[in-house]
Parts: sequence; structure tokens; C-alpha cells
Amino acid sequence: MTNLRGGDLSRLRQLNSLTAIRALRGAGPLTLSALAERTGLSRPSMKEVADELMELGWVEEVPPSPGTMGRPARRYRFRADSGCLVGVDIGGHNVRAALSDLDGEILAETRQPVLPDAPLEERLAAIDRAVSGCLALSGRSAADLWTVAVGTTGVLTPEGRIAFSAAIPVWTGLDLAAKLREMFPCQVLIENDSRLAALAEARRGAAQGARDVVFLHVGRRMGTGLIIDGKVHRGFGAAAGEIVMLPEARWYDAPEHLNGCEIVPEGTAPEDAAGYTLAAARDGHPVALAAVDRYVDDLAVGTAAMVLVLDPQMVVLGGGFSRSADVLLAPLRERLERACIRMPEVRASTLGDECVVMGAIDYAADHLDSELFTSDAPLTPLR
Amino acid sequence: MTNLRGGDLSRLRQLNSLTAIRALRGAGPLTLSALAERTGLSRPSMKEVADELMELGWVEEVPPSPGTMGRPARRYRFRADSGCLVGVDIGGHNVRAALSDLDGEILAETRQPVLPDAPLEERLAAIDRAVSGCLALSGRSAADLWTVAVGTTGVLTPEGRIAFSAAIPVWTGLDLAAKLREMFPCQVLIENDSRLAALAEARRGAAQGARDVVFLHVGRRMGTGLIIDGKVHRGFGAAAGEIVMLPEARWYDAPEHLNGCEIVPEGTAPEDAAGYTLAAARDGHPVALAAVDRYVDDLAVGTAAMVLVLDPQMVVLGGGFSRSADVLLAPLRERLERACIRMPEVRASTLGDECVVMGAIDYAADHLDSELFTSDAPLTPLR
DNA sequence: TCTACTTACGAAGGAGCGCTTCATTAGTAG
DNA sequence: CTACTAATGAAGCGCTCCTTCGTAAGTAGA
Repeated sequence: MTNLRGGDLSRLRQLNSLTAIRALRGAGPLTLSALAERTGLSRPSMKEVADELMELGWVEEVPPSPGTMGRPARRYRFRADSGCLVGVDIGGHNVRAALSDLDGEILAETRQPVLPDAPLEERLAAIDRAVSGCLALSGRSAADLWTVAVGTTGVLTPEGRIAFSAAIPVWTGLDLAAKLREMFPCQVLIENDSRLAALAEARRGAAQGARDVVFLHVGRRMGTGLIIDGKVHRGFGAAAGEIVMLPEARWYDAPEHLNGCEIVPEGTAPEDAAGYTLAAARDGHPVALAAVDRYVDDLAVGTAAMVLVLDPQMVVLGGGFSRSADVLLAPLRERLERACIRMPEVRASTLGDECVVMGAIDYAADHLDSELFTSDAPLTPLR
Repeated sequence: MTNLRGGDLSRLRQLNSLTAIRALRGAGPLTLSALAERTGLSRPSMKEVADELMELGWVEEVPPSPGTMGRPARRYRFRADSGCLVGVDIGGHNVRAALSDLDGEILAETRQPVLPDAPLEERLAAIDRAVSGCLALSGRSAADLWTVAVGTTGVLTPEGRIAFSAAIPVWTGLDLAAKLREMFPCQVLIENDSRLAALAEARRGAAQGARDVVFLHVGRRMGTGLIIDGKVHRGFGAAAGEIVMLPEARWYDAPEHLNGCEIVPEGTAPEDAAGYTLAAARDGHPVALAAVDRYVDDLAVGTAAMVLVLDPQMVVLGGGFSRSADVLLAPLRERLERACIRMPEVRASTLGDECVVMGAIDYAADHLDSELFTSDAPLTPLR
């Protein structure tokens, strides 16, 4: 919209090349005729565009599909393998990474355990190992890396520093963007992990197709991610979604209802306490059920606030406790039904632990798309 | 982005024509050379484009500006007067309307008083009178109308029905979109009034330039409007911003602190009570100050919720009570400072009573822009 | 009033891109 | 082996934009 550049003839060719790439990315290999039909170009013109894209390395020919009437048509496909994207999830206990092709198709995944109080260097080394592992698994080299997108716990600054992280003490104050740019000689993107999880759910998970989504990370720590108009909403200072900080929203202490439930046996590890309560509730234990009730009471307040503010199409329940979504969903729906003007769909996450890395990859792919399709620069040759 | 249409040569011309129109709309009359420079086209090509736009009626020549060196250059301007937009604000006590040219420049304004409990027909007639008045004042006819954008109190449905209106009882359940389409043979848009006020503040008022804005309508009724990424956020069911419905946000009864303050003299009209308290607070009356304190305490809770959820660049205080913004801003800022992770700017509305009509006009202009600049259809001749 | 200077205008020639058309080629079906 | 189908490749056309250059219409100064 802000673009005030008029066009040259070459601009038209560029437009058509991009349209062709988009068509190929949307559907598998296509023949020239199919491409021409989809892009609205004539076949001869389409041929010329395709030749150019082949020469630049963006597109390649695949063997014609046999068994058709008439002369077999050439087929082209987008060379999604000519680069790769990496998504990283930096959590308290694990660093996860996944590698995908340029279409976001996942090719390799790794996980590196880290202690929450591990020193900075150790965690950064784990990131390095996780990414290297993905590259090795998929037979790629660092030179193939186009974009590394990282999701991390904590409050970020717009520039990619960690303003504050409760889960990873040494993280607070770190200029993560700078560190990562030292490590990876490619585009580096940083986002909050809940926001990336939200994106993943909106693209491949429970909220597929929805353009306005509220993602709730329910676990020992509460977090949220907002998708607005199909995009991650980060806010002016990259601090959107932090309603957990508002006492009246009753989120901050909500998990304590589950963690501190009196039926949890002495000596249970703190990270397993809530799971114990939720499991007991599933079995119908009255004390556990009461605890879950109090938990959902609190959870519903902050959730209703977000729903009333945003009127999203869907609310997705993710995070550790969402493994017990069957216990939580019904009472949450019931409370929201009473509190909200328009009741959104409420669903459980379908992506599980890989949620954040997938969101990171989607985030990287989005960024790539916007660079490709909104830039005025002509297409550059690929290696 | 979703557009998969490749381009013809004519598409290139269309692109360049639109670019030229946009350049002309952005800056006043321009010479051919200036236009060529801005659009990146060569002068001869620009000439051709300009000729075509003149022929179609989108652009006209203005007399060359004298007193320059060299041969005086032709100057062109966008014919913003070749159509007009109307914005309407349907409130409880008044129907306001404003008429603008296609650039959103306001040419006429009218106001029609209506009683809150007036029958439906009477209010619709007032709308008609308000719009006709604008047309008459500006010497236009209904045929010049391109778009009518209407802001109204109440909760809307996405289709333009009134789901519920507390301020205008007969409004509830009305298919306003259908009624208005009967009345006006042009594009009709309907939005919530607070959202349009928010848009106006973001475009011409206190929040100019900000892309993420929370607008608070503080008055006898509370309301909000959200601007996200520069656009009105309406939500999936057109019910965004209704946090007033959440008891924990403490908005619903907040005005009562001011209305019901004990220093308000017996017999004061209900609509003047809060103003009395606020005025007394400005004069330092301790009881009034305490009431204002309690009011802002409540106001800050819901506001903090929205700020924490969205992390906007700015919060704008509008509505009836914002006339006393000097009394409210400082304590509100103080509370938000404590509650929020990142403190947004907090400002008072600068547009006053015409806020909603202006927002309606901006809304109409946005709609027109998106129709113009994203459509694939070639430019049509203008009468 | 005349000349020099500045700036815009307009016509001519050229290059790039996409379109249509049509003969040719490479398969399958009987 | 022939008929049919569908893709290919080359030729010719038209449109849009570009560059270049001579001309026109003003101002500034002698």
C-alpha cells in the first residue's frame, strides 16, 4: 500500500514470475498448461517465465507423468529444497529445533536437554548443537540456511533482547538477537514462544483457517499468544499477551490450585503435582475436581477478558496442562459461555510439544514470503 | 497476497495509473515531472498515463503556478470532488452527519436531535435529514454519493444488524444494513461508534501515526475501539472491545462513582452529575477527588487488561468524561504505570463530538482505497 | 527590447513482454 | 499402421515503456 513505485516492463515479468512461484508453491508439480491457466498467462509467455525461473534456480523440471493422453507435458516444481528454514524452541528444560524446506515441510527434528539454571554459554551451545543436529540429520550445511526463527520464554523487546525471563534466570537482559546473529550467518528472527505456538495452531493445528485466535499456554506458567488477521500480534513494545501480570485477571496464582491440592502425595516433584491433580480429577476424585473447578474459575477470568477484548474465532488450549484438556475444556466453556458476548470455539492444542518449533518455522516461512512477494527487487539467482 | 493473477501489458498500465492516482492523492497538484519522479516512470510515459486518467475523469489539470524559472509546467490534481463520502453518527440524542470529498476532506456537517426513545421511523427519518442536509449544504446530489459509513451505539453482528443497544431501545434487533441500503443507493458500511472514534483519533487525532491504539470511550456508558495494525479491529463476530461486560474489569459500574457522588446537588440531571463531580475535583474538592480516585481505580483495571493484552502504542481517552481529561489522565497514568509491563502513551481525545463522523468518513475512505488499489478491474471512466 | 538561461513539451526510434496463430512432435487407442 | 489427443516451438503483432533530441515558453539581466 505504501509503495509508490510505478512499473517497468521488467516489473511485469517480475510480477508474473512471483505469481508462478506462488502457484507452484500452492500446488505440487504443475504442467505448463496448468500453470498458464492458474496465472492467467498464455502458454508461450508462461514458458518464457518458466525458462527464466529454471535458469535462476527457483524451479526445476520433474519427469512427466506417464499414462496420459497426448504428448506428455513437462512438469515444473518449486525447488523448496534449495534452502532451508530452522525453527528453535528455547525452553527451560529443553532446546528443540526443527529444519524444514522453504515450503515449511519439516525434514528433521532434534532436542537438547538443558538445566533451567545452566550457565548462559551452555544454553547457547545447546542451541548450536540442536541446529547442527538438524543440519546433519537432513544432510544440509549451514550455507543452506536461509532463516533461523527462535521462540523463547520471557518478555522480549522489539529489538530481540530478553527483557525478563522467569523460567531461565540467566536469560534476563541478554541480547539474544545479537548472540544468534553471531552464531548463524543468515536471517535471524526472535519471538515469544507462546506467540509462535499460537501461529502453529492457526496454520497447522487446532485453529487451522481461523484468522483471529487466542492461544492459551496453560502450565506451571501461564502465557498467551495472539493471532490477529492471520498474523502474530506482538504489540508496539513486543509485550502483547501478558495479561498474566494483571492480578484481577487471576491467572498468576491460578496453577497453585492444582499444584497445591491437598491430595498430591508428599514428595511429588513440583512439575508433576498439577498433573497428579488433573489425573485424579479425571478419575472423579471430589477434592481434585474442586481444585480443578477453582483453577478453571480463575483461568476463565483472564480468558474472558481476552475474548471480550478481541472477539476471536477460536481459543486454543495449549501448554503442559492441555494434556488434560478433556478435564478442562467443558468447565472452561461453561464459564466463558456465561461471561462472553459471543462465544468462541474452544479447542485443545493438537500439536503438542513440537508446537513452538513448528510455529517458528511458520514464522520464518511467513517472513520469507513477505520478503519474496512484497519486495521490489528482481528475483536473484539461486546458487 | 491471495491474488494468483498474472499480468498483461494492460495490467502494467493499470498499476501505473493507480500509482499515479495515489501519488496525486498523497500530495497536492503535481507537475508531470514531479509525478514522473515520484512514480519512477519516465516523463513521456507519465504523460500518456496522465492523458488517460484525464480522459477517464480521475484527474484534471489546474493552471500552472506562475513565477517559476523556465517554461511553466502543467499541473495535475486528483479529482477528489468527483464523488463524495458521508459519515453518520447515530447516537442516543443526536444523529450527526458529515460529507467529504474522496480524499476525506470534510465539506459539510449537520446534526439532528432525536430523543433516545423516539420511534424507529423517526430516527431513520433523522438519518435521512442529516444526510440530505449535508448534500444540500455542499451542493451535491444523492447521485454523487459513493459511500455512506455509519457508526452506531450498540453491539453489531458481522452482517450489520444491531444485536443489542442499551442506549437506543428500539435499535435492538434492527437490520440496520438493510434499512440503510434501502435509503441510499450506494455502498453502505456499518460499524460500532467507538471503533470509528478510535479510527479518527488514529488518523487525524491524538494518536496520529500510531498503528496500535486502544480508544476508551469514557462517559455514562463505557466503550472501546481498537486499532490494530492501522485498521479497525472488529473481531470474528463484530463484538471486539466489549470488556465492559466483564465484572472483574470493573468498568460497568465505574461511572457510578462519579454520578452518585454525594456532593452532587439534589435535582441535577442524571447526565450532568458526573460532570459536576469532575468539575469539583478540578477545584480540589476532597470528596469529589476521592470519587474520581475510586473511578480511576476501576477504569484502570479494564484499561490495564487491554493494554497488557494488546501492548498498544497509545491509549486515547475519549467520550463525554474526556472533557475532564485534565483531572483523569494523571491518576490513570499512575495506575497503569504500576500495572503494565510497558507503559503506553496516554492522551486525551482531540477531536471531540465530531470524532465518530470523522472516523466514519475515514472508514469509508479506507474502504474506497482498498477497492481501488487491490482490485484487478481496470479503472472505469468517471461520469 | 534583446539575449542567455532554465525548464517543460512533444515526436521519433528502439527494446521488452505478452498475445495469437499455426505447423510440428510425442504420446495413447484401436 | 492410422486416428486422435495434447503439448511444443517459431513467427508475427501490438502495447507499454525507455531514451534522445529538437522545440517552445517562460524568467533574468544587459
